[in-house]
Amino acid sequence: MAHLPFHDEHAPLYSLGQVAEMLQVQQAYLRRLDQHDVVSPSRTTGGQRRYSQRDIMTVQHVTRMADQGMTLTAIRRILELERELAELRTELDTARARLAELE
DNA sequence: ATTCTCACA
DNA sequence: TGTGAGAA
Repeated sequence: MAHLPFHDEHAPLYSLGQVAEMLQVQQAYLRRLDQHDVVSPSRTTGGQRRYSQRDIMTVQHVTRMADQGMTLTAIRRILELERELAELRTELDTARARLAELE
């Protein structure tokens, strides 16, 4: 079931203005997230930001945390830890799968 | 018409 | 955090 190339969540599609519009946030805010390495979208050859659907989900997540009063540096750390947690969970799953084969 | 960076309040 | 100037 890989009808992929049409909605690839990592495809850099949306401009800064489009994302700001659909998320109802300021363009300057998105640029700051990039500055602080919280959400860093890819760039076109001309240097313009292009957000993927994934990037946009992350921005929403970040915005929820920021609304709760967290600083951008704190949020950057949290995202880092969340990625690490996700990675460890998949490793745990494969480890469990191997154990199951031994039974 | 849009987006970029940078500087300032 | 938001705004505006000036370049691209």
